[in-house]
Amino acid sequence: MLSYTEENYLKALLQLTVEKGSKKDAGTNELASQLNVKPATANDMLKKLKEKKLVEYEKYGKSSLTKEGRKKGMEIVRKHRLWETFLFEKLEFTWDEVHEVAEQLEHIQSQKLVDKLDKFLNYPTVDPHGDVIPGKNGEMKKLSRKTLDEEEVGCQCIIIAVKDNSAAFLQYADKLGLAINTKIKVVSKQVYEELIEIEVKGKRSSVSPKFASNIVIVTEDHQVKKNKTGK
Amino acid sequence: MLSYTEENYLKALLQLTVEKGSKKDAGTNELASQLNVKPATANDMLKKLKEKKLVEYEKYGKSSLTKEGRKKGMEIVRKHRLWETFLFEKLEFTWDEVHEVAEQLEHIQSQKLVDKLDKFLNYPTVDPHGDVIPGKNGEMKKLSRKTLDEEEVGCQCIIIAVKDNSAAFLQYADKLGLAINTKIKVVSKQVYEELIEIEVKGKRSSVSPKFASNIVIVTEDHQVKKNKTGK
DNA sequence: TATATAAGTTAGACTAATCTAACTAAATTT
DNA sequence: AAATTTAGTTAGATTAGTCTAACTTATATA
Repeated sequence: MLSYTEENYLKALLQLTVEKGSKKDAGTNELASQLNVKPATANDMLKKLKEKKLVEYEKYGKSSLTKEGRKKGMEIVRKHRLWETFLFEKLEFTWDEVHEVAEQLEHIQSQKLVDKLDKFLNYPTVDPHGDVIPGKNGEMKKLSRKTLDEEEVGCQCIIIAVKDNSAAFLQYADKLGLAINTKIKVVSKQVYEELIEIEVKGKRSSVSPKFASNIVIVTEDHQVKKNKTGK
Repeated sequence: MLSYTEENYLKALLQLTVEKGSKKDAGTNELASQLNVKPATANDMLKKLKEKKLVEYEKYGKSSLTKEGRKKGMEIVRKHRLWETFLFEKLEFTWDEVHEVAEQLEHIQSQKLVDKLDKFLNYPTVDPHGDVIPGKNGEMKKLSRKTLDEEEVGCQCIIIAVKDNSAAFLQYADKLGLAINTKIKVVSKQVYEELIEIEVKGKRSSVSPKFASNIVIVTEDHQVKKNKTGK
């Protein structure tokens, strides 16, 4: 069983490496500042986690997670994002409030709780910040974030945020059935009129590229169990 | 801010004193065994909590909570029972599974989370074990637990458990609209026929004393905001 | 390439929560 | 009332996670 603190180190290391695409290892100072501790402290923990075979680390070198460490880290990220989704969708927290509380909730130890929560939330694939929620087995789908106007014809995507918060925009979006976590299919793009035809919950509409550029989406490259309309 | 451990000591002390009616102070050994620590450990903590003015304690004497300590303890019990209710009603945990997870969840620090959770659960007054959930201000209503056949005519009560788990019983209970947390009003008792007339969600039915004796209830001596039928 | 700077490590100290073992005080029994 | 048992305390040690200050290694630059 990992301690609260060990879990935080694994998560931080995950965020500094695999999650941020390019890099795949992190320095001691970098890790320390991510966690708001002194380098000496991080150094001690790296040795400890190396001992536990969760981290690859050699004296004076960079560190990275082992397969096992990455799996453990992913589990924590999964819990974090499921809780964020819960707070946002069910308890009416705002986007900026969820993170702090999820930081605590992610450390609750109970496999059953995670599974039940996942089910209760209807197996979400992205959290309220639009970040992908890792699956049960710890793998994380890479969804590329873009705006609706950039989406290819024929693709299915999920709306994760909006850029325009004006009443006019939001009311129109609502009229089209658009909300966080709504599934959208791009049916066609009319080149002449520059309109994008979309399908939302079986209903077709056409929107302008300007409107579409205010809708942040992720392309689904996997099946979402069931659709969920936020609130 | 109290540590996880300090919170547990306050809760334990609360359970050993005010909650258990009669007694109002607890010995060091008693407290230690409640928390599964050695008396020496409990002794250290008592000194510390005395320092913080949360506990009344004199060398070689019994301990009890100060007003402030009791309030803090109640807050933890409140959180514990709200989480139990959440796990049971929303996540389909069974009664025996909720406690362990709630032991962890009760320590999450966020006033907003508690308030929102309370609202989400529709301001419940009893948890799945039939224990009263303390209110926001830390006071706890004393509800007397009895079975439905013992309830007075005209009284409103909430069903908190059933003694008979046979399919026949449960199906009949379901037919009458009875479930955990359902509100029941005892309309009349027919002395001759020995039938008890009840009202559940506006619907009247008559049940036998034998049936009623399998329904564990608490009498409401306060207003419940809105009725909730479990799941 | 010699040196200055940045990055990383080590040693020693601190705090919170725990333990064991030895002690003291209070309560009970004969 | 003396002796025994139970309850409670103290002292000293341990572990996890943290710190500061001094040291070492690696990297960049002049």
